[in-house]
Amino acid sequence: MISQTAEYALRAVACLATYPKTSLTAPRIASITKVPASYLSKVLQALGKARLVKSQRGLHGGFLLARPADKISLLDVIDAVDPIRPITQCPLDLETHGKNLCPLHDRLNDAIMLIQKAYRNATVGELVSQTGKSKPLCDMPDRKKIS
Amino acid sequence: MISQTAEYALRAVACLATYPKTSLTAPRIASITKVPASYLSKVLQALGKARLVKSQRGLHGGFLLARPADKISLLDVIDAVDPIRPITQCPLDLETHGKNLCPLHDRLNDAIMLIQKAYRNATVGELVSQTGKSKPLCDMPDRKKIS
DNA sequence: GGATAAATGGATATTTATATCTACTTTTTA
DNA sequence: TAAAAAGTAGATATAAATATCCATTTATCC
Repeated sequence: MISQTAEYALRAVACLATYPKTSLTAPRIASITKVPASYLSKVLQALGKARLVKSQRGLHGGFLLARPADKISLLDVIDAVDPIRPITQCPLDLETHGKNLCPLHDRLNDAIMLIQKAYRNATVGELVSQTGKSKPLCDMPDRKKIS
Repeated sequence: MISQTAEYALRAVACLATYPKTSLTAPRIASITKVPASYLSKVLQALGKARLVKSQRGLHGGFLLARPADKISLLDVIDAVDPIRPITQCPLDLETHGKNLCPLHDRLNDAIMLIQKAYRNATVGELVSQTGKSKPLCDMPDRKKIS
């Protein structure tokens, strides 16, 4: 339902949210989230351009969330790397129904908007806050072990 | 949100539903739905294996829906070519959380199930029945023009 | 039965997404 | 200010999805 790239982006952001205010290097994030390191750099750059993460070069540099985790929705992250776009016109682009979507694409678009809404209403903060019966987030090491 | 292949499959089925009981050849369906003809044959074969369409070889052969359009859900069609699968285990496959999904994949899975439900509750029949404000289905020719 | 029309199946080509590698620039700190 | 750590960017490789081609089989009509 989401691309591999989007999945990686979400893992990375979840990882950063787990260690807030802690600058993590790309290789560090890669090893924690089990994402190919060289690919992750690209993903992190995309997240940077979307202003979701801040990067710091040089010794002791790394990545940080650009704003609190509960102000970042899953949709923000997904859209940064692989946008979910509503269907705005029939892909068969026929003159006869101009701007209108045919019933088929209307339904498909409904589904897309449903998904958008679901991702928009879920924040990265929720993922790491572990309320109630939530399970451990992808086996990350404890904060104390990392810093 | 769905693959190109799934989109093609839906167009083909919608097309067949528009001309019920009429055997349409693959090239005919291709031209109506604007799907590459040689690719569509493969898609139609997949639909055949899933028992959604029946095929007839030879002169005056072609394809037909295997059952009434209102007994075919969009999910049936999508699953025939490109199944939507719930997440059953964390893709990082870590021992620590066994069968449990972490909060991230829990959310992603919620979205997948939401989509499944939406597609399961929409039938191909609905698409072509044009109730109320529905718009023309992808500019198909009138029935009288085709047979 | 022969000619024609149509689906089927296999091999192959093309495109896109995913992943890797390497050289380069920036920043920190000793 | 030099060395090391880290992000940046571009070129390239690999894998997967999409698309095409062609030979074969099946059915229908005359």
